Amino acid sequence: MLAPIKTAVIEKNRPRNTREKIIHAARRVFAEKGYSQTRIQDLLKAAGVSPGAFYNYFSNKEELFLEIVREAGDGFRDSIKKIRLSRIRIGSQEELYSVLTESIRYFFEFVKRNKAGVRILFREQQNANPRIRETLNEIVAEIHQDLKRDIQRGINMGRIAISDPEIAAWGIISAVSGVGLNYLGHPKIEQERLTKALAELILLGLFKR
Amino acid sequence: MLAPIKTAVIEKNRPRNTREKIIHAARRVFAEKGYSQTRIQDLLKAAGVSPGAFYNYFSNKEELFLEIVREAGDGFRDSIKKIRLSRIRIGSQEELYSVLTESIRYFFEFVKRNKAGVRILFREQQNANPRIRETLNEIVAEIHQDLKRDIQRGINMGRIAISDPEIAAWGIISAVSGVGLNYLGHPKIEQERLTKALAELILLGLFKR
Amino acid sequence: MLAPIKTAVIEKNRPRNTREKIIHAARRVFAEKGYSQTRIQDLLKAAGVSPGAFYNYFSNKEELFLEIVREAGDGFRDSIKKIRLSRIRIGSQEELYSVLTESIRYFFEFVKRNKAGVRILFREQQNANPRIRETLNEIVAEIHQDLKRDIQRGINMGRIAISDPEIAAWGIISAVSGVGLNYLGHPKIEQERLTKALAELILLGLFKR
Amino acid sequence: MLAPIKTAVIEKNRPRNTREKIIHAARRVFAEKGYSQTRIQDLLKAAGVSPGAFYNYFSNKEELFLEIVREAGDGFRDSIKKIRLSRIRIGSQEELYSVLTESIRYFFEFVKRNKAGVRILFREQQNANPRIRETLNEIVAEIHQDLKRDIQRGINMGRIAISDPEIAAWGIISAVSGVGLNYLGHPKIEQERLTKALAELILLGLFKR
DNA sequence: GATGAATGAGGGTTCATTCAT
DNA sequence: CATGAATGAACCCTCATTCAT
Repeated sequence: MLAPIKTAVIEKNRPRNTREKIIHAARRVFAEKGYSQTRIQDLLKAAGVSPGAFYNYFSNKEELFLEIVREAGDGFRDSIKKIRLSRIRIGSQEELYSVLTESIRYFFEFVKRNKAGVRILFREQQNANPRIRETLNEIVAEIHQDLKRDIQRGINMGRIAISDPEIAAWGIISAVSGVGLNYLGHPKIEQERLTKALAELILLGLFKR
Repeated sequence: MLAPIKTAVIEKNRPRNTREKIIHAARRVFAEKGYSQTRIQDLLKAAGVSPGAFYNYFSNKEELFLEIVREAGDGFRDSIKKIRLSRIRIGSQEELYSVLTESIRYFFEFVKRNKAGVRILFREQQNANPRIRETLNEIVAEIHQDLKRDIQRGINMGRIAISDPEIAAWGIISAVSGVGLNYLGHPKIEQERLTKALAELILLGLFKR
Repeated sequence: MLAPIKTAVIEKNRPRNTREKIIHAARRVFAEKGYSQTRIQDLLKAAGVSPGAFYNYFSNKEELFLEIVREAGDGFRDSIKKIRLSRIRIGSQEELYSVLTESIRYFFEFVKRNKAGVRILFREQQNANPRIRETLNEIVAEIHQDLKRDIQRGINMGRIAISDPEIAAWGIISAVSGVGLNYLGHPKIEQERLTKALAELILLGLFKR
Repeated sequence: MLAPIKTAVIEKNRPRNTREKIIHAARRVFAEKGYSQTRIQDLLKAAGVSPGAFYNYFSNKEELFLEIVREAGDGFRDSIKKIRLSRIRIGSQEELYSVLTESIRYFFEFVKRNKAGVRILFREQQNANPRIRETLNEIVAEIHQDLKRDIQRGINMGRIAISDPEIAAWGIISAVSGVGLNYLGHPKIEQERLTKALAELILLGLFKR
């Protein structure tokens, strides 16, 4: 297995100033309750901040949310990109396997640290607010494009045999994010188990060979 | 390929009475806007019904929502069950393939007809309201259990080679619902294409054999 | 002296429905406190109405205010117009005097009944809200134009000797509205006294002849 | 025409210290927006001063406003008084005319330089804040008394023929302030024209003699 | 049963004022 | 003295729910 790579992490440090306190708390609360169920009051309480202070930094709930979403999206893509860039030359089937496993592992690592952001990214796409929906869709679409291109490359190199990269990429993203959001944090299920199980499913499928 | 099976359909007929008018409209509106973004007023308008009439049938928004959710969940499970019951004896690899394809196909059929319900089922799990969350989780957990058992059975029969049915089942559900919600209704992408692509991914994985 | 003329009266009857209750109360409160000092809460309390009821009829404070302003302006102009139309042919100096006296008298009558509206009309022109300012200015400008034309006509007929109708008209309007707003309702000063004194000042000036 | 008289001017010099900076800016902003539409923040910005600094000099918005109002009132009365004192002996009709013209001229001069203060003085009388209203009313009442006394004196000297000095004085003040606030600053209308037109109206009235 | 005007708790936001630096 | 981030009471407005008709 190749050497681990540091994933981008969104603000893992303790928040220093009011702005960071708000963002930090908001990430958690938005992830827990969803955008529209979250009252500004909840954010204020979670951040230990007064209404006035809040409005010094954000003109409203939407703006704060979009900021968090963009950060999460950027962090996410950065993580994935780093992995891709370093492992992009795949010589053998074993290496492909290792790269995918590594990617999933890193993704889960990212999810674990930024569960809030990921949850927002993949669960709020139904949001009625058009600006929010657009932003989320753009971000997820970029991630999808990245994966689709990688699959295409694998096909060109004779390592991947899938016939519809567009759909497959979406299926993989759905599976990985779905499993990540559902099981990470689960007390009895280890991250490594998730990684292995998903890599197996995605690479080999259900069929016995 | 085996003969098609009628999927359960949630109230496809035109609503007859006030109660049905409300449920019918609510399904659509909830699916569009999500639970908390939907104002009762929106439902009333969509259903062409007065507030007073609404409260003759439902004691509040939550109750209506849960009713819709349960219906959708039941319809969903019924569909899946019918498929399983009829195809449960799998003699060969080809039959396994055909059953999965058929299942996905039916699932998509179901999604197409009840997109609202499915969207509610898989997108509102983050909902802050505990009763709603519980109900949704129960329903989805049942679906997950069903699929997990089927995979287990396939393993016992020597047809499936997956090592972690729990996670795999969740991955498959995430992939299928994610693709369904994202692509169904998409003008340029045909349902059959989705079905084939997902069946391929789930059964064979990415790896070239 | 000519026969009296009915002046237009804005809603002198008791308010029948919620909408009228709000307008009725708002006229009073706005006149007392001015636009921006009036909190919606004040209006609600004065009208004995809940916030929800208010917003059934007006989308916000501004809309209600503009409605009241327009009504007051229209009523005002109507009053003045009726007087002018009926007395427009002036044969002698005495008749001019009687017409002016009559006009002022009717104006005061109008002010007495619609003090709120008149106060709004002449005191809120400084309002920072551009829509409100525009509307008020338009209304007052119309009134000014009417008076200016009348003076011009008097000059043409050889009865009036003023050299600058534009400024004079504005001076007269200011004097009459100023006196009206300041003294009407004053316990010790009778309306007729105001009328006489102003007619004297405006027609004859201070100078002894 | 008699020699011109220096009118009292409220702080025409550039503000030197923080306190003056605030007052200077506040005069302008209050005049533009009115008392209650003016946010302290507006004043701070206009004065280029921090909230803390503001509260070093004024305990709240009201106090600052009253200070400005009193200054404006004093300056105003001083101006008028000087005129009266120097021209108080009126020998002939021509002199009366010249004195009134001169007074109006000086008044307009004063308004031009202290439009803010005058506007505040005559437009904020509706203010809901009782202390403010009282103060304003007192100041304007003094001005009114002064003028009333002058008219009385003219009557006693056989130069003025008005029968109700109380009302007439108020009418004149309303006319002059109304015209001043409306036309001063108007690009196309010259101050001298206003002065002449108003003097004519007030002294001679509309009637042709 | 159906209507829709009315209710009012509670949400988002503003802004006069404070206070640590 | 000056700064400006922070406070929080109080505002405007929404919307789930009620109830007289």
